[in-house]
This record gives sequence, C-alpha cells and structure tokens, in this order.
Amino acid sequence: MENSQKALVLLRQIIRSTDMQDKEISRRTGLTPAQLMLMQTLRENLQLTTGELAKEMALTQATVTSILDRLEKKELIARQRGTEDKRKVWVSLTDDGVELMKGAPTTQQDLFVRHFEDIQNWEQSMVVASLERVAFMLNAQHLDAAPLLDIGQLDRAQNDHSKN
Amino acid sequence: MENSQKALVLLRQIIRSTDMQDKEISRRTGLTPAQLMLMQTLRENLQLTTGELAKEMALTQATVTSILDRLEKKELIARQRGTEDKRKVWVSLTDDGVELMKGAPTTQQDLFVRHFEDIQNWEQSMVVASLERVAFMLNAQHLDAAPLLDIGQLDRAQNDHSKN
DNA sequence: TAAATTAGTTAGCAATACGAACAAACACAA
DNA sequence: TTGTGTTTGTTCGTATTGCTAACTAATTTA
Repeated sequence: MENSQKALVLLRQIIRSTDMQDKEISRRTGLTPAQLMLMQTLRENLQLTTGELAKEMALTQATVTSILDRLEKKELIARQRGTEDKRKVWVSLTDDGVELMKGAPTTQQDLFVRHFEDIQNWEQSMVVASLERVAFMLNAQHLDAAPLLDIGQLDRAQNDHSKN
Repeated sequence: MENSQKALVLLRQIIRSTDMQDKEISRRTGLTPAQLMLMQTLRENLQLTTGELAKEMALTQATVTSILDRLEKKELIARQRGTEDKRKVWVSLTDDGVELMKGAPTTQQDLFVRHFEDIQNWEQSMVVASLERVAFMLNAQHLDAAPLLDIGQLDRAQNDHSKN
C-alpha cells in the first residue's frame, strides 16, 4: 500500500475518532456539537464578533446567529453591541459558560495530552512536525480549491450584479 | 509552547481543513455532508446493512434510514431485503452512485496525494508513522471513555429492565 | 449628502439527528 | 410448536443545523 493511501486512511480514522469524542462531550455537557464548537472557539479567543466566529467555524453568519440565540438563552454566552462600531456584536462566554467549559470538554484533551506525554520526546517532536506537514498540505489544498465562503460571496456578488 | 499543545492545535487545524473540503465536495456533488459520508462509507464497503452503516458513521439507525430515503429517491443507492435474514436490509451504490463517486470526491484526495508525493520518501514514512501514533492515541481515548453508541445501548437496556 | 458597503438579524426552508414506539423476522426455551 | 424475548429496520415527533434571500442599522466612500 502506498504511503499516501496509508496517510489518507489514517486521516479518516483520526477524523472519525475526534468526531466520536465530540459527540461524547456533547452528551456530557448537554450541548450540541455545533454549540460545543462555538464555545470552544470562544474559549480560545475570548472576544469575537459574530462574523469572526462564522469565519472561524466555516459557517454562515445566519447560522451562527441562531446558534448564539440558543446559547444566549442558556446564559452561556453574552452579546454586547460594539461601542466604537455599533454594527458589530461582540460575543463572550459568561461565567456559567466558562464554568461549563472548565469541566468535561477539557478532560478529553487532558486524556490526549496524557497519552501524548507518555511517548518519547524525540517522537513528540516528530509527531508535531508531521502534523504541521499535513496541516500545511491540507491548507494549500483548499486554497487551490478556493474556500467555500469566498465562492459563496463571489456568487452573491455576481448575482447582485446581474440583478441590476 | 508544549509539544502536546502544539499537537492539539494542529489537530484542530486539520479537522477544520478537512471539514471545509467536505463542504467543497458537497457543493460540487449536490450532496449534503451526511449524504456524502454515507456514499463514501459505501464505496469502501460495497455491501452494508443499515445497522452497520449506522455503526460505521457513529449515527443512529433512525438517522441513517432518513438519509437513505433521500439517496434512494435520487437513485444513488439501492436497498435490498436480505434473503437469508429478512430483517436485514442491504444497501449498495447504484450505477449512478458509483459514477458520481468517481468524479469530484476523489479530486480532493488526488490533490492531497499529489502534495504528499512531493515530499521526500523518508518524510512520508515519518508522517505515516506519526499519524498512526495519533490515530492510536485517539482510539485508546474513546475506548477509555466508552463509545457513545454503547452507552446509549446500555441505557436502553437498563430502562427496558426497570420498565418491567 | 447620496450611494454603496458592511455587520448582524429575521424568515422560511430542507436536511440532520435523536429517542420512543412500532412491525416484522428470528432465536430459543418449554 | 407455541410463546417469549431479541434483533433489525422503519415511522413519528421534535429540536437543531445550515443555507439563501430579504431586511435594518451603521459606516464608508464618492
């Protein structure tokens, strides 16, 4: 079997594993996968606008808005209109949100970290370097293919043109 | 920054990239991500029952049934009642389904393969070994945590007990 | 100042995903 | 063989996702 084929199969396995873990965490936190992803994104960035969130998660603003609505109702996130630019809406975790993300969501990561730290240091470096390689290749790929959102925006722009 | 933290960040990046690529392919094939995943699973296994598909995709049978309904309407898959065990329903790609999967879905993989084959052979081996490492660690993890479906089944079994 | 752009929301729609309840086929014990 | 429980898949009802199109409000540009 070719190395590249092996790599593809392994990548699928990795995706599948993380997918199942996400569902595990969802179950434990009572959040849906999408809500969880948003919370995680927010945990890493502290302050983001709705648009930035959408770009980060590769979703539409409209979709993010509806996810935010539900998280806001649960009081896990808070929205605040920008003072400098009043069009912008800044989103952040509430205390409850921070608290929730302290629990279950991290334990999966902790498990990974624990396993990861069991292996030799030289191998850790090797894995990181390899992941960098893969991440870079995948990134180059969807630059080649032009990302989804940009295409959507181009289409919309064209439509807008042709409508007038 | 710790090696383990780097690895986690890179993993997230990789997930994100493949996620965006899936959406790209979805757009080109006219299939939703879920439908695409099912078709891919089917391409690799030729003949699966509804239950096997559900397990493979980490979804409920009920969910798989509804996705199958739509793919059947598009005549991309076919259902056939088992002859030996008439409870089972065997699912397979139709000719149209095979044809569709020959096109766009592979080009992304081809892109990856092309990039992958650009790098030195020793580095290819290193990447494969590392991905194996990661896949193994992630796998060990959700064995630790007990997979979603098994928990669901246990719960259901307990409920059935307590009901009688 | 008028026109265009940007940020976000709303509305309406198809699809996903789940649990619960069900029907049919099977397995096995009495 | 009959009855009881199990397995396999579907149907139903519901919440959520994710999209586009249409909209409002604020900002920028001509």
